[in-house]
This record gives sequence, C-alpha cells and structure tokens, in this order.
Amino acid sequence: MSATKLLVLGIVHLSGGAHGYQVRSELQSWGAESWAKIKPGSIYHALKKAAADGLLTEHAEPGNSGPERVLYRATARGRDEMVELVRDGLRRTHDPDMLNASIAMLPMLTRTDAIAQVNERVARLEAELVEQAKWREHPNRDAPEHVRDQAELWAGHARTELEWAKSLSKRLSEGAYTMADDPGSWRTVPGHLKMHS
Amino acid sequence: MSATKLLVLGIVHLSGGAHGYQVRSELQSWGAESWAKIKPGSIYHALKKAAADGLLTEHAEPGNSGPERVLYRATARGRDEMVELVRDGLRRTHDPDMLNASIAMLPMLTRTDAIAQVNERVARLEAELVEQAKWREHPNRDAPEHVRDQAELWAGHARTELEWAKSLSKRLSEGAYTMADDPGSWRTVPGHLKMHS
DNA sequence: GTTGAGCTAGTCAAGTTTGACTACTTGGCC
DNA sequence: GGCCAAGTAGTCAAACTTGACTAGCTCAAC
Repeated sequence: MSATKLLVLGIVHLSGGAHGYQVRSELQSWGAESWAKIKPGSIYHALKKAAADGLLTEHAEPGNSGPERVLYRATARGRDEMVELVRDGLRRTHDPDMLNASIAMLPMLTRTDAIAQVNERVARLEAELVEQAKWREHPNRDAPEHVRDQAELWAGHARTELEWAKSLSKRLSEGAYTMADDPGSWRTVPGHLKMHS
Repeated sequence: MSATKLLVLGIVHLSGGAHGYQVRSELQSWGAESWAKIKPGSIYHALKKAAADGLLTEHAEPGNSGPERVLYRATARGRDEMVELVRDGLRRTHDPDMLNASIAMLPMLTRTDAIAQVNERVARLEAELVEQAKWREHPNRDAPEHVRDQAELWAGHARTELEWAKSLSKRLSEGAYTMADDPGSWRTVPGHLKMHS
C-alpha cells in the first residue's frame, strides 16, 4: 500500500525533519493505527525505502539522551512525489486507505487543486453508481445470489462517499482548512507540528 | 489478510476438490479480483499454505491434456477452520475484505448461526456509532481539523453498514438463500458449483 | 538504593502479496 | 500447414507487512 509511504513522507515533511519514533508517535496521536492500519514496523521500512529512493535524506544523530537515532528530511523530489500521491488518493475510488491518508495530508495541496481533485472524485463516484445500477438489472448469472446481494452494500457505501465528497468540496470552496496557499500554512510556518518532545 | 485464505478454502470446499487455476477462475467469475483485491499469485500461495497447515490435502494429477496440476481437497479441520473464519468475518467490523469474503461464503453456515453472527455485527456497529458520537463532542486536540473531519465519513459508512446488516438479518429470517441446513445446499449436493471445464 | 513500569527508539525474521515471467495447448484464419 | 491470439496452469524474486523482540533511559514507589 502506498498509503504508508504517503503518511510517512507527509509527517516528515510537515515537521520539517523527523526520526522514526517521532513519525510513529505523531501518527498514533492522529489515530492512524486504526484508520490506516499502520504498524510500527512498516514505518521504519517506509522511511528507509523512501531514503533509498531519494525522497528523503538520512542524517545520523548521536544519542545525546536515549538511544541514537536517524533524522530524516524531505527532498524536493520527495515533496513532489508526495503531492502527487495526495492528488491520486483523492481521485481514486476503491482505495479507502489512500483516501484516508490523502485527507490527512490535504493541506499539502493548494485550495483550487484540492477542489479539482475532490470534484474529479465526485464525478467518478457518480459514474460508478450508474454502472452499478446497470449491473443490477443484468446480473452476472455465474455469481451466487448472495454475492450479487453484496452490490447493495457497495452501492450504499458509494452513495455515502459521494455525499461526503460533495460536502468536502463545498467546505473547501467556502474557505475551510488552512491550505498550502493560505497564510499560516505549513509552507510559511515549517515545523508547525507541535512535537511531544 | 485471511480473506484470501477464507475464499480459497471456501471454493475448494464448495467444488469438492479443485486445482489452483479452477479456484482462480471461479473467484474471477464472482468478481472477486475487484472486491477482495485477490491476485493470482496469492491464490497459489494460500493453497500451499493451507495444505502445509493440514487444512487441505494435495493430490498430484498427471497432465492428461495441458500442463500437470495439483488437486486440492478440504480436510475436516479445513472445513471447521473455514466455518470459524466465516463467523469471524461476519462479526468483525473494520475489515471490509473479510466481510465481503464471509458474505460470499455465507451458505457455509446454518441459518440460525448466520443470523446470530449478523445480529452480533449489528450490535457492535451500534455501539461504535455511540462511541463515535461521544468522540465528536470531545475531539482529540492533537489531530488537525481535517483529520477530525474524517470521522463524518466513517460514521456515514458505519450507518450504511448498520442498515445493510439489519436488512440482511431480516432476509435471512425470512428464509432467503440456501443455507447449510436447507435442502439442496452444498452439503447435500457436493460439487454443485458448475465449473467451466 | 533498587525494582519495576513505562517511555523512547528501533531491529529482525517470518509471513504475505505482487507483478512479471514461463510454458504448453487449442482453435481460428489465411 | 503455419502462425498468432487466447486460454490454461503455474513459478519466482522482489517488495512489503507484521509481530515479537532488544535495549537504554527515567521516575516513582517501596
């Protein structure tokens, strides 16, 4: 899943440099263990992988108090990649983890960009609902009855998401949240995450 | 994910013995690539793993026409484990893949058992909605505003699932589907899946 | 003054998933 | 009578995730 990648890159970027445990704590305080199903082990792996891919840089830090640790910082490529991941996650349906991660990192985008991506999502969801309605009139005879019945549940979820996406788009248009191009954003105030250390 | 395990065990069991490609085709015809995100590679792995765990037996078959292949059959332990997985998947919230797989294998359970598990799910979803409502009145101040806003989406999904689970319970009570203890079930008519070979 | 609980910071092996690849057969078309 | 596309059946390495484990520090209580 690239949701892990997105969240890890995002936290490092937002805090303007962080070590593994800091990323882990921040995600935990956001409740990410539950909605993104991220386990500590994956975070350290994702950090190393991102560093190997040139999206982050590694700086060894001597352990002044406590064990030694590695400081990660985002590179320009890392930031570009992350913005692209957020945009992707907003548009793509059928990937709840990526959606959740993208919402968490929403302020990485400019307001107009975010609105465009969310509207694209709305359009896709509407198209899928039409597709599903068709499928229900001409069901696949190979699938057992109860499997066909699941379609109701998915349609319900799709409708829920559609309403939510529409309301998000509206909130964004009305100026909710501090986006990348707003005063006081992470861009103008780097390291604005209050760390617990 | 144990959704793969459940589906693979289930298909082998339902068809009364199958080889890898057969399982793969059957799942494809059910549309499982999309809702369970199962890729061919995982199916072969799951079959081998289940065989190693004593849930399936392997019978080498000489390739009379086409490449040689391996026939898998469910063991008694395999059937017990699968029924338990279905029951688990029906009860557990926050695991859509397992729910989907469990629904697909719903007729493995007796009618009264299935109803009990679905009702348990209904109870859990209701409890979670209450919990979420509390959380919204006293939000976690560490999480950014847009992260807290996601809660709306989850609550919407939970409500959708709740309604759906209630209606499933009702349909089951009214005698919908052919369950394990009904005449004409997979139990009394083994191998009732029409294979495309 | 030391024991134990909890926080900080991470490693590691084992398990699982993925996507790309192999290889053989069948049937249709020219 | 040959060639290509599609179907059948599966392997494999690389990537990723998971859960259990290590290990030092701090602080409070006994």
